[in-house]
Amino acid sequence: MLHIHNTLTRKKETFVPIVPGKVRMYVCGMTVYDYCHLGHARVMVVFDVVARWLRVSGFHLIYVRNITDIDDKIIRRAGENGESIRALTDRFVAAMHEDADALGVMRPDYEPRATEYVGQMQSLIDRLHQKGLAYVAENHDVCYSVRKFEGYGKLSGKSVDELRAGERVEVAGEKHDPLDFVLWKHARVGEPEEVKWDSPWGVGRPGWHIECSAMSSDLLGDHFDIHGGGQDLQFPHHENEIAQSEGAHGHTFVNYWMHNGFVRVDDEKMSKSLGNFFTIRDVLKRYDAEVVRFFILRAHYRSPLNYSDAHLEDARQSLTRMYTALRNVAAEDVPVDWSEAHAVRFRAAMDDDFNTAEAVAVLFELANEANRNCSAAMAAQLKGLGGVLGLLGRDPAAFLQGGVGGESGDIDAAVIEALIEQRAQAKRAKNYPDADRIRAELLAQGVVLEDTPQGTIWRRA
RNA sequence: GGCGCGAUGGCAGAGUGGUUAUGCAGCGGCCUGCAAAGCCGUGUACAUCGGUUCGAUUCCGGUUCGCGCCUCCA
Repeated sequence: MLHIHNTLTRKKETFVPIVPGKVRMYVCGMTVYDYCHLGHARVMVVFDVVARWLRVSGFHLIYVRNITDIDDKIIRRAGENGESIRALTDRFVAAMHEDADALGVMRPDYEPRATEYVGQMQSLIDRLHQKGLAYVAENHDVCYSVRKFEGYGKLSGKSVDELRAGERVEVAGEKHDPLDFVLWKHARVGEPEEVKWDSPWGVGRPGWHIECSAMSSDLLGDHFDIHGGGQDLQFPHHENEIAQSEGAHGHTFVNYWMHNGFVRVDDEKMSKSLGNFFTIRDVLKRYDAEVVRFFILRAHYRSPLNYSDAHLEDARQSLTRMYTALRNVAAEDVPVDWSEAHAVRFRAAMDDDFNTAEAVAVLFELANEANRNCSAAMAAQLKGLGGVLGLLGRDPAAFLQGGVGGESGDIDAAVIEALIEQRAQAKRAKNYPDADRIRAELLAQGVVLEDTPQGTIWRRA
């Protein structure tokens, strides 16, 4: 029985889908004006695993992850670059896909782009307007009247009055209340034609929050099961989505809200504004993508995750242990045996709010079992369960000998093989000083040799 | 200021009212020409002060420290 920590109640709840056997999930994706950083990697990987687990658990899942391709920063960046919005966003959508693919993130079923849903957004805004929840401000922006929506703040645990008390942002005077947010932004002077749409309230473009309400209801309906995203979206973005969707439709929007923790650097949130972010592609120059994925998955999704070279290195060593087990013991080519003890524990861990840290621990125990008894069955379980997390899918030798970054990655495999042969000759001649010298030379270049009954094998340190 | 989260062994990181997390690193042993890999063994870890309890790292309260949201942000 799957349990999910629901941000709405701050408790773990038994997961019961609205329609038996079916799950509809929406995750807030990227605003595409720059390369994705590790924080984005975490959202993609975490919800990729959520999606995989739901499917493994037998649910028919529809997974939507949106793309925000219209927003202030996009407009500004396109202007700076002297390129069109579309050219800019297309470029970064492609880059995002490259990064996601590298990390083993499966494509969601739908990746709607905001600009393709402006019509639906307008209908929704119109509906809110009709219901008296939205108003046209002096400056012709259409705003949501937060105080008219009962229950505003239920997701973030804030009350409207507390928010007001803590108000420390100067607000455009056009809003009736500082908390109100923009649904439709009238066109500003100097904005390119590309960001202008006709609407009943004049030429303009949608506010940020409305896109998710519009796209989710269009693709998943007015009421669906899971809505996810990074912790920083809890307020105001998701709070506003609730106000929009429940305000417009008059019933519950989402049953389970999930928020993943931040990636940190030196115990501070990694973010664009702090400038302390590492892009996925930069990290992938130095670390294998699977190591990065493993690094993300070895912690629980709601915990903070500290990024550092030392931690990535630690993750690399750990993953090496599992691949070494799979190299030592060839896995049987069979599907996961879910009745086997480790698989039972793996399932229990994953059913407990996607506890991948615990699930990974089970993987290590399987590695130990496989090694100890030279058990092809245990190796198969290891490979199979690893696969559920999107790990351990490669040929072990490819992982162990793959030279991603590192100080050493350059020495050619053919050169290594040649030196190994030289050393083998020295060994046959009992010329151990020479054999050891060759081994030391290779080690200095980051190559570790292992003598086995079947001959000498190598891996990158 | 308001609201919320957290504090676990050298590092990372789960979890539990009383019994081994797990991984990396370290140490000892087996194996090995020597290594490596693997296996076996090994560490009086649960911020602090009180309370509840037969018993608390685990529950409750205070304190300290850290972090996050309240503004664009995954």
